[in-house]
Amino acid sequence: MALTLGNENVFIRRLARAPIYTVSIKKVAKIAGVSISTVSRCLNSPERVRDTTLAAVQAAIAQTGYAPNALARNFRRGKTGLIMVVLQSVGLPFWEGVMRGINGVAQEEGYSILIRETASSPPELDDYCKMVISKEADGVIILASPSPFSTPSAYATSDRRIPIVLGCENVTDELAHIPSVRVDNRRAAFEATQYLLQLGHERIGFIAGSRSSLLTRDRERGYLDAMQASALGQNRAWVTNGDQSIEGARRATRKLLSLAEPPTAIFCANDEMAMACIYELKRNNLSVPQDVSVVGFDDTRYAAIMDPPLTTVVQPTEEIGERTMRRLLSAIEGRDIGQAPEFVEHRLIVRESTAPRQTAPGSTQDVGSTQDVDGSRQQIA
Amino acid sequence: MALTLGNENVFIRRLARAPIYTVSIKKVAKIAGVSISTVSRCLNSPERVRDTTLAAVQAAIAQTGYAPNALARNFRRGKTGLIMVVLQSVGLPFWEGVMRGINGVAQEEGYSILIRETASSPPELDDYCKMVISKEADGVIILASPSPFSTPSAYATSDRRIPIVLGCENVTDELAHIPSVRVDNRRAAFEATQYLLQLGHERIGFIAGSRSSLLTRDRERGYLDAMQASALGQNRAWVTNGDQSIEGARRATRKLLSLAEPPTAIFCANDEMAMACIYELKRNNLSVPQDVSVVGFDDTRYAAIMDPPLTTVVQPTEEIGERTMRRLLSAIEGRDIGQAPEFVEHRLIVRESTAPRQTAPGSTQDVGSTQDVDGSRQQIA
DNA sequence: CCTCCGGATGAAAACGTTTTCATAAAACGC
DNA sequence: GCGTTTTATGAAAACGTTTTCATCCGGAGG
Repeated sequence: MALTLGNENVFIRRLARAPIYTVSIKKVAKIAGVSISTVSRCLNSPERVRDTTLAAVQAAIAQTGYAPNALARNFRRGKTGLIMVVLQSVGLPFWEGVMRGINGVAQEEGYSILIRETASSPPELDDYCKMVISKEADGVIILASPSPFSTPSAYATSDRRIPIVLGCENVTDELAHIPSVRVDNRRAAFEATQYLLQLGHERIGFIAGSRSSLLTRDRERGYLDAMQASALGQNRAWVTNGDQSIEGARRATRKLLSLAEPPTAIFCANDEMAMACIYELKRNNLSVPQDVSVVGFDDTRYAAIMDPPLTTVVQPTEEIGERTMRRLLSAIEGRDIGQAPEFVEHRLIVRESTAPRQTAPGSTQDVGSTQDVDGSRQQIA
Repeated sequence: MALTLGNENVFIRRLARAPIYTVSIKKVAKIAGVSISTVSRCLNSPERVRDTTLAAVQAAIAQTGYAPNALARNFRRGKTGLIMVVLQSVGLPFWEGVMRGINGVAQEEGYSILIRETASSPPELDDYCKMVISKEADGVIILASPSPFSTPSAYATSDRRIPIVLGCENVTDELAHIPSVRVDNRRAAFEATQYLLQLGHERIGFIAGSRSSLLTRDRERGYLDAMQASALGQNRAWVTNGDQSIEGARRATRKLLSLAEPPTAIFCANDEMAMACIYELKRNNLSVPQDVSVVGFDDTRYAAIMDPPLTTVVQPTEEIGERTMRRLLSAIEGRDIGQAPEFVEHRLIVRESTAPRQTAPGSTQDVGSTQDVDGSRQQIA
């Protein structure tokens, strides 16, 4: 044979590779002495097969090390078993809980998670719709925080029901009919601003997120609502664009500080920008919260160990993930999940980055005690 | 017909759903007046088809909105087009760059990324191997930082060559033969410790990561190497277990502070633990770096805006991701990629969390100027 | 004009499952 | 024991591609 002519290595490598990949249901059937239908049944509905044959088949499977070819199975079933999750970037702490929720349900229901990062490629909603149509995934969850889906998306707006759910996010107005699971960002921001007003602050700045994201725009609206409802009214100069980034938030903070009457409190549209804001305040020799109070949004894993620990709005991230996934699965199964957003509860968690406004603007050193005014230390320890 | 007996809604819903999912290559072929082989060729090797037919087929595709069924294609080709990436949890800032690198190459080469979080399920290397065998993915990248693959893994140790590459990570000794792409953690930790020694510190604590991860154990070894090489020698009491978590690092810091002679510098096995360490130091009314210097590892996105900005070891994360992915693709294509780790360069970036040791232990207030001693402000601004 | 060659195309097999349908065997009621 | 139902199994179709192989056609070379 030709093999004896070649060197031994080739022969050995051939042997080592081939058998693993060639073991199919056919070989198992032959060894067990049954038909392939029976083997298939043993795997998918073992209660419909006799005990003795089941044992024989299982023995054959063990002997051969057979593992069903998922490619063939999914092809036959017409399902990918994949959920595409679109997010801006793996590595943003906020999404940790949401992903845990999604993953938990996915695992339970036999789905795997496909990740697409919008940071690396411009996000077009239509692309994701096409991936469902071309059977690359069974459904889509969109978490991408800055999500400027530019085109109005032929698919999403048509009545071809592509299973899509937004987690936390709210895209543009035209796409508002896509179902979502999230907190009421506007009301949450309203309440956080109210809290600052209650502390006596009158000049309250706002660092907004991405212009293209309804999510942060809702938070901006909530802030404006609260200001409008107060005796102070809105002041456009106090609203700055933090661009959903560390650098942007630092610029925004500098801009607020350069005002003739700089704010004594700043509400940031997310924790990361709050972090950057505090950093910039300190660099300008201002103390938090003695000189300026800061409130964030999200309660990421670092909020509690910042200096000072951050007062922020908590979202039940894991619950959001779970409910988003369940809602998507409903859609995949063909049920009508409607268009209305599903709201989950938010909560303001008061830590040490906020304090009552200083009546005497100069005396910043003797108010360290206000840090404990809300007794929030217990929440951290 | 039965349809006229039912209500209209059923009828309409049927119509709205059916046409999208039933358009296959057959329909396109019929409309274009060619065979399905030709349609397939138009998609996969258009240069092998005549211009006129190509145009006809493309018209038919446009008309029907046909999208090739990826399930069928992958099945036929025997490739999933998926890379499974195993990480502890989405949301850990360090992995952001690595994932960007992986994603970039994946997109270039036509692969998608499947995520598996070990936080939600106990990680067993064998499970991932099986998923390759059962064609759920073409290869595996392991990033999971705490990766206690308990069983010695029948597959990975056998000569069945499952394409697996470790990014950054190094698993247990038995699995050391799995190829990896990473920095030389031991040497990096050695150098970071040396830097603290050069600053005059003599009592240098170390907060270790997860016991089960070679990655952080290597960093521990590097620290011990440096101490051993110095005149001071090793002191086991200065090595504490931070457990790769915020809570663990806080406990570890408290433990170090409770020593009769507490350290004047602490080297943490990653940035997150450094963050927690600094938080705990401040809570104990110690200043960083005046009372205690702190060094981290990873240079995550928050390292530069912490208070104080963190001195830490930078890894070229994106490069690691890219090279990990490329190496995996080589393995998938059947090439022999060997076992030796591929090393990338690290770098110590000095910010403001480190300062020369205080000669007079009491005077902590007048050394603020040391913050600027290394001129690192430029790196942040 | 015949032959040969190369390019374009079509027919059909193949990929590994699941699932339908038919059949054989067993169990059951009378 | 006979007809009827239930249960267990096998044969074969089907899923939508890609790919091999054969065929057809037109043109070049003799």
